[in-house]
Amino acid sequence: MATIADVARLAEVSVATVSRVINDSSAVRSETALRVQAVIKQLNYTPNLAARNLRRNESRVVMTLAPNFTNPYYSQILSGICDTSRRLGYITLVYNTYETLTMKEKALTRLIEETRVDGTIILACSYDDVWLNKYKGKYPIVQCSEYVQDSLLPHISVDNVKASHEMVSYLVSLGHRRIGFVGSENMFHSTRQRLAGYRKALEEAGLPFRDIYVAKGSVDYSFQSGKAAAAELLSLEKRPSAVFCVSDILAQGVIAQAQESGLSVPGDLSVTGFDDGDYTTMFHPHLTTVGIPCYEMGQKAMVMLQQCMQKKEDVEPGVFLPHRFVVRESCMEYKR
Amino acid sequence: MATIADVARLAEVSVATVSRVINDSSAVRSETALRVQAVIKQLNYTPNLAARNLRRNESRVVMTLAPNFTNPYYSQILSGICDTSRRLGYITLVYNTYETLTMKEKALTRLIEETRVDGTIILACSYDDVWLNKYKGKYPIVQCSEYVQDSLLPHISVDNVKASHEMVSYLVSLGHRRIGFVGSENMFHSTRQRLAGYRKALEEAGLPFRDIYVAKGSVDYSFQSGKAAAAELLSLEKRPSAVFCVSDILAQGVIAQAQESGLSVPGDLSVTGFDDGDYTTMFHPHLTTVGIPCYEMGQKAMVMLQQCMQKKEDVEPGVFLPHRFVVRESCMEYKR
DNA sequence: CACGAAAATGTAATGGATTACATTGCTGAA
DNA sequence: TTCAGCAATGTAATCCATTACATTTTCGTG
Repeated sequence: MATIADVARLAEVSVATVSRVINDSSAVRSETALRVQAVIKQLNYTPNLAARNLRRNESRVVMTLAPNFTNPYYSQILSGICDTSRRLGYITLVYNTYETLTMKEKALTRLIEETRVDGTIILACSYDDVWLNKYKGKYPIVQCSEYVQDSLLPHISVDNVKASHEMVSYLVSLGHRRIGFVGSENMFHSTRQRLAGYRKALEEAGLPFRDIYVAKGSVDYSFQSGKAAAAELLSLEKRPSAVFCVSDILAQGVIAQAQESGLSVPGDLSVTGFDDGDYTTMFHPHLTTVGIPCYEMGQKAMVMLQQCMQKKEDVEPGVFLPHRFVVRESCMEYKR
Repeated sequence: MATIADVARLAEVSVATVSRVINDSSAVRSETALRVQAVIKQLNYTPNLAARNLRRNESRVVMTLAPNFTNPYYSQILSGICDTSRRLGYITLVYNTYETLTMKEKALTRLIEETRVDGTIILACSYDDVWLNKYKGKYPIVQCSEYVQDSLLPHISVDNVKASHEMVSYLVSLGHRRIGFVGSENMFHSTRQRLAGYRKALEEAGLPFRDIYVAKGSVDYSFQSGKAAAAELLSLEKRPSAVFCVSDILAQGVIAQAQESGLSVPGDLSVTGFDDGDYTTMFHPHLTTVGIPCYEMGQKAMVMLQQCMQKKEDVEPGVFLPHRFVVRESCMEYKR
């Protein structure tokens, strides 16, 4: 494997000149530069990254903390991050946090220091991980999809309040008066905001907000949790005629449970999801849902991280991408 | 950030001794070692990876080439790889090959040389990428899930012939005589082997192998491809009473198409899948399928790669993990 | 033609860990 | 007491690219 010294020798210049050609190429006579480039090609030379990183004091590695990246929601985001990081010349280390929703401060610190990564994208911090704010101005961190309360760090997401408000208002417009909420007993900002949007839509419609219609007893966004939540809501004396779920998979669970209870969706129960993953149109009823631009969020998060790493002053602190409102088959007008 | 020199100074030893403590720790008096370790902890010292890698002439980075890791099949494998690589002290660079099934020799070479990764795991080479064999003994490569024909390199997979033979024999045992095959017009070894297993099972049962029952017009493993294949098979004059699919998603597509054509599954058509992803039990009928230990394949692939990188002589060339035969609801006895 | 400024290029220090080789210190046998 | 032999530790070269600073070359102008 050729080194910069080999190139210098063969091109009859100094290593400094070769380095200049590789990098800025300022102050090198074009004739010389051409000669050096020819030798580089001839020897098939590639700079040794370890040496470069050592000298430049950077790693060109960024870390992404994702819980369970088997979940299509996260893998879409990851896809956007990985593609973009490669394009920008970074290696992405994907670290599985295993649904550990509440990040541990020490674990993160150790991880960052051990691997000496140049920056970190966090996909699933809990809204009360406010200690993350201490990294402001000290270490590049971007929060993607979730972010902590009163975040001082850059974050990218969608307007969850608006999206859920829109969806619940849609259910209201179909005549539904008893609308259930299926969420998750976790510390995600998004869930709380979706609950807020739900609440706001009810208020605007002059409908009462009732705790019994809110099912959030589950800890994850799983199919089973959706089923359990549905079982709870459907056993109520006055069961909801529509259910707003904070994820597609939860919605699928709700539908499955409803069907097992002999109810038809959307005939007897309208159900809405959130995310718009691939499988939403794989089974009937096709899910009415909120489309989240996961891949694009990942892309943008990586671009923002790069800006942070380059200490650009103009990093937008909070970016919100537009969601899509996707009406399909899982909702129907309320028939009394 | 503390360096080895800082530690040496504070512990009143030489850098060599500190290095020895960090690494082998042989030939260091336990008393000295303890003192050094105390200083390391005190300064919160972590070795600079760039410097270490430069000196050791390794990167401690491994690359994984995956097509579309949004696909749960691949993301499960990736999960196993990433977790294991971290445990073994490697960083995993995930490179999205975007369904580029036929790998390009030059692209891979460039990728390896550019990033100087210590080893590479390939998830989806095509069976005729035999040029990969030239890396034997020269560069650590492990093929996971797919592998090239007559591979000379380590690979890990399941016994696809056996698995599909088992599944098709099961359909035969249910009385089915016309069994369709839904595959994919790609260059994957696994697909070809599953076709071989299908064929073998038919032969054993004394049933004819007929081209018209083989639908593999699609290029990917998508839901839409499954639907298209089903449309083709179901329009036959003597349509199959059972369909064996080489992936769960294809099977879901077949079921969807059958239902749209007014057929009930499994009442009018038995359908089987392959992989056993999470969603197989999310909708009725729950899919009868072959369970593939994706996560475990990923784990094992990484372990094998490490052995290659350490130039262990005893790397098993081919490893086959056991599959699971999972009977659920999507098949039924043939009623004439 | 000579001079000075600017452009081009070279020299050598630097980053931090590893390790071959050198040195010191100690134990025990002669 | 002396010295071989080994354990413990130190010194300095090394990995390779970057870059501050030094030096040389080039070129326009007086």
